[in-house]
Amino acid sequence: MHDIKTIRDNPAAFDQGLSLRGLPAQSAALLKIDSEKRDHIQKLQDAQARRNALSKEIGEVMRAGDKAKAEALKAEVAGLKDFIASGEEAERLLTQKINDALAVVPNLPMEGVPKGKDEHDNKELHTWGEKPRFNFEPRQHFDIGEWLGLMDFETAAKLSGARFVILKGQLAKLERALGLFMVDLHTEHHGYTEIYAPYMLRDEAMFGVAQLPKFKEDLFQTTSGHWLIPTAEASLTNLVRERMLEEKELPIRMTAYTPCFRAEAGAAGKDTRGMIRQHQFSKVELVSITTPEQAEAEHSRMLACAEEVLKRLKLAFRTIVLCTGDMGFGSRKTYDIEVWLPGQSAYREISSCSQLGDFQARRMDARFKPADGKGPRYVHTLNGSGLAVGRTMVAILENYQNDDGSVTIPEALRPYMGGAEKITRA
RNA sequence: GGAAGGGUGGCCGAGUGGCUUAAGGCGCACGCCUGGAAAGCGUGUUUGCGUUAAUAGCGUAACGGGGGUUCGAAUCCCCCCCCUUCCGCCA
Repeated sequence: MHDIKTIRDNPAAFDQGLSLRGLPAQSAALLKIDSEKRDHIQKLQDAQARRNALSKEIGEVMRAGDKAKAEALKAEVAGLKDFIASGEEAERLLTQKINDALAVVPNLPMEGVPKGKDEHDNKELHTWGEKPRFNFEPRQHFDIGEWLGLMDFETAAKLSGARFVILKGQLAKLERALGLFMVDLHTEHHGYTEIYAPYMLRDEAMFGVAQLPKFKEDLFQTTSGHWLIPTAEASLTNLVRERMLEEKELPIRMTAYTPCFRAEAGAAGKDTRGMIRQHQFSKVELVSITTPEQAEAEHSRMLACAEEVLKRLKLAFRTIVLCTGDMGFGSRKTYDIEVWLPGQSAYREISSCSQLGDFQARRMDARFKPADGKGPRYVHTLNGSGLAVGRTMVAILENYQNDDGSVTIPEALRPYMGGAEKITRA
């Protein structure tokens, strides 16, 4: 959420930022409500000041026993009452109006983010690893998994419909092994603290991380009114909501291995086969809470932590920085890591690491006391996948497939797979 | 699901209609004291909004949220949200 004062101070910069995202200028409309509100507040406060003064006087006069004078003063205050009552109501409405308008405005891109319209304008930062070569036509993950007899979309459809999967035996174990491997890496080597947190959140928390009100249709809601998390970012980031942190506590680094639930409302027809796009999938998430000064360095660090997972699994990838037009709603700068999928002969997103500035912190009211003793400041929040477990499994199946249909287990995972070296047909 | 008790500055906690300008304590900051520290003593220490060059000053609001009573509400009344405890059910 934006600070209306920042917009007031520099409306041109605000509109410029929106245009980089391909959106029309909005400062004029917002500032119109803002100035209406401020004019209104001025009048209201004058009336309140007068009422307060008169009321105080009434108290004194009554103590002195001058009833007649007290009655005269009461009559005077009565004239202000209606104005104040309706004025308070109007102020509330105007505040709500401007907040509602601000709540659906996306974050603005950081300086230096490549300008562009859509994913074609994203910029590659670097690549890592060798794409594997095959002396046969590499198959896609769903063909491999189904042939192994360990991946079942048909039965999943009977239970739950499209975009669900059932994994069995070695593949079910691989899913769990990947989660453990990633969490262990981030906690033992990257300084993140493992967290277990709710998968169901209430409205306020979803608003805090900017999933609401705009992306309601991408979420699942329970009969209790809770929202199923589309990412552990939602739970982890909210751990600091409504808190006043000490500067020395920052940065806070958290990780969690959780299921994620997404309605995929806008993705009809996209990636309909296989495990790439599911209503339910697992992910190991990284979240950092920092000071504004720490955020940029933390972002690079987080990216490196996510990349390390792929390096240890020896999976080729490339890293790109998203252009202004392709970034998510709350992001000021986003790196995507795309893993090489031989079966598709394409790079596919496996992680997205974003810094959101104070965008979520404002919505959550998450602040810290600076060490220099000055007034509270909003924290900065960052999040990244480290990594999407389902898609990592896809990458392993496709990159480590053998001509006999089996799949070699990456060495780094073998300790988590009971020492097994291969996944073979059931 | 049933019953009861609660929600007050960073934290704990007092406060049933006007000297509450939210007591007191903790924590924190600075000073005194000390060889240095602790203890002790003293001073200071909420946030939002408006105005402003200003984190100065002034004004205003805020005691979970909203509405009501009143000249005046943390305090009285109504509705809602949330938390805790006990009982029931239960992995």
